[in-house]
Amino acid sequence: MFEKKEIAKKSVNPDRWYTDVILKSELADYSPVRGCMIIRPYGYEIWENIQNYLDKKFKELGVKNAYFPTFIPMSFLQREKEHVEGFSPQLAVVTHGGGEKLSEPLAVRPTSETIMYDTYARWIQSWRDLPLLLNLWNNVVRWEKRTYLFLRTAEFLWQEGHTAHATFDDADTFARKILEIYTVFDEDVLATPVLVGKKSENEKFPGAAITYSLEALMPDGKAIQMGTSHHLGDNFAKAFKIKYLDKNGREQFVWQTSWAETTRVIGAIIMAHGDDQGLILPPNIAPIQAVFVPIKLNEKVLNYCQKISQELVKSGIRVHIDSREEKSVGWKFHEWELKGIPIRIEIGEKEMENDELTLVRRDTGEKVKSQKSKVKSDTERLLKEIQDNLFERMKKFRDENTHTVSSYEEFKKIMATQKGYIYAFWCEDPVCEAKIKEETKATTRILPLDAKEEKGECVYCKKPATHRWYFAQAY
RNA sequence: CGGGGUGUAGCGCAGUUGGCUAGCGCGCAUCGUUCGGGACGAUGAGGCCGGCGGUUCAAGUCCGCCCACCCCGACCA
Repeated sequence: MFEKKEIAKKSVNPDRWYTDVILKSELADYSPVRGCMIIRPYGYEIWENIQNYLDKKFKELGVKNAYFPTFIPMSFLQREKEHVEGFSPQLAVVTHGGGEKLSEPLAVRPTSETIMYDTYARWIQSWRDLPLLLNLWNNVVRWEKRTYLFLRTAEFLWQEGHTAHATFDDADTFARKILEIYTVFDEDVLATPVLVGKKSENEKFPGAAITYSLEALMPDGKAIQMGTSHHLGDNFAKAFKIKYLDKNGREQFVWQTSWAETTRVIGAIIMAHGDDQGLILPPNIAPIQAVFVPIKLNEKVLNYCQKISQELVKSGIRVHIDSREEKSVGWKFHEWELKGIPIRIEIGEKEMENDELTLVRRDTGEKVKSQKSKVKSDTERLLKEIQDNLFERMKKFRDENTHTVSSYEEFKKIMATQKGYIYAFWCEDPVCEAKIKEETKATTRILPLDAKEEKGECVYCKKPATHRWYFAQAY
């Protein structure tokens, strides 16, 4: 592999690298509107792969897709107190339509709880109407002060699931099933290991009873929230009067969940796996898994490429043949490296003489000789190896950068230097959490789902604490 | 919203104490030669110098105001 002149070195300037690599690999572009981004076809294909995977999993749980309006009457957002407090600073509001001032301003949805639950109140009458399991694939707008491609933009794409259940436990079980889907998706598809657990009171979704979250540690030592699944309790049910008659004819409020994963995860995989040469896309999400670069562009070589690629396509591998005449071979190598294609297949006259091909791994740069007769199994094996390697190296990094600490001195020192996760006792008093954030930038990320009760003292105030929490600086 | 920076061709930039027809590299187009790690030559297209207003014989250049974007903080998926 050779140096890329047009992108900053990840090792030297990771922020600059991140922006460069997104623009140069044509995942996305800046837009004329401040804080909003254009997702280009190459980036959108990744999103489509994410959609295809998750949509199938949601449907297996009985979830149906629907669509609700972009515009939400302001009064709806005000019905749940914590919810409006959480979102009002970030709202984009439409005040005029058709040249006239609207009688009630309309918020551009920051999330759809309120407009959906107003409708749920009409749709849900009987225990027989439960559970109600809907998902939306849409866009939302949050007027962020400071934006960053994919990771934090004023408008972003996501899926938002919204369910209503008869009991607290049913809702909790469902929220955790979604959490399981997200965990498998993040780890097996995006090759990004996650910590899974509950959020603190402060970090909870506005209006939720419990927020479950998945957190991934990035190479710069900061954590990204990869997805959330909220148990909303009966907070919204009471605010929106979502009631049903149970089997005994008694009126009950429903119990609800909402859950989301966004285009932000694309930012996470860029940052997690890429290197100085550009993107490295996990094979399971890459729009192109193997790219053919014919060394000589004559008919014989192209036919050979065609024949082999057809065989790979038959077994479900996403391939592309780069037959452009105007670009040199070296130029193509650089471009496909920048774009993070997992495997490059080189075919020239040398290979053709012996019915061979050369497979080149993007993650290690290793060249692997293969035979025409074994290309399918070799490609499949390499794709799996690359997928596993990406996951393993992120996991190793995560483990090496998880620090179990008992003193606040140690805590501060780590946050001031290499960052990463800090695993420490916390008394669960929001005051300590706020102080720690102020002094170190670290916030609580999660309490692990399987956390055991222990005897300890809060890393900050020394008061008795029963659980260790994960802390990190958040994106 | 606070701090810093930048606006000149699609992109990256140069343009001196104001002075002639606004330049360079990359990219783009056409033709030819190349092609196992970012090829080369020839020709060519492409500009309201972010906007408005001043100063001046003369403004990309000086002054004022505005706008936009980027980077760093507080807020957030």
